Amino acid sequence: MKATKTKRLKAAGWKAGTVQQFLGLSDDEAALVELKLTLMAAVRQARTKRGLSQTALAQRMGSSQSRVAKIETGDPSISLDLIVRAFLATGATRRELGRVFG
Amino acid sequence: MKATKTKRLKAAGWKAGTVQQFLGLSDDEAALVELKLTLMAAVRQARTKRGLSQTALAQRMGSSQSRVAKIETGDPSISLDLIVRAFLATGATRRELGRVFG
DNA sequence: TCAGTATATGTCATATTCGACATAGACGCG
DNA sequence: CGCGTCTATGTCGAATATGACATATACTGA
Repeated sequence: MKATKTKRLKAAGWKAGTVQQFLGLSDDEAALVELKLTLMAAVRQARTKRGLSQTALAQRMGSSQSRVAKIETGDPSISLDLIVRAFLATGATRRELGRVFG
Repeated sequence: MKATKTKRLKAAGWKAGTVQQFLGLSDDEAALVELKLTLMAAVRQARTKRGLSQTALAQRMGSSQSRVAKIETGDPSISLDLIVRAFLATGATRRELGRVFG
């Protein structure tokens, strides 16, 4: 997935189909982007729910505050690996992860 | 996650706890590794179920046969992004993905 | 106002992951 | 046997993601 492509997703508000068409993403690419965005939002929710700061979460997962901020703002340079690591580091379980995915 | 760490997971057969202790993984790191391995196995299952060769799946997802082979053999150089892309490219739905995760 | 805290954004050198390719082994079929 | 197909493994240069750091903004409360 091209960084320049998903970058533009941040100028959001569009419907998924429209964005996909505009960016020329395949169905699966689009699905993955949506999945990541959903999970990114879930990280913020899980973090704030436990009263953690971005810095605190970053420490838990061995990363840095700026990375956590990028996760939560939907930066396209963030891997699914890192998003899932962040989600689990909030204390969320694998079962909760499955619920977000499904 | 270090490649050298998960590499050794391939000499498998151990219980999760033991491997984790041996490799010095945190709980979350270990959970992520297990998650990836689960999903990697699911890719093979989904692919063969549809009678696709590794080459055919690779074409569908714009990758190469060797990458698909690495996915299915649990190679640690494979990102979660790529695993999920492969899984969806088999024709599996996001819902099915959630079921594997949960 | 000022200090402290939280979050956003940009950059950098380094590390990781990528697709592609070569090649080897296994298997079945003629 | 020889040939085609499928899968495994290793390696490459290129592409991408990483943590760290600097810095900007905003919002507290003293």
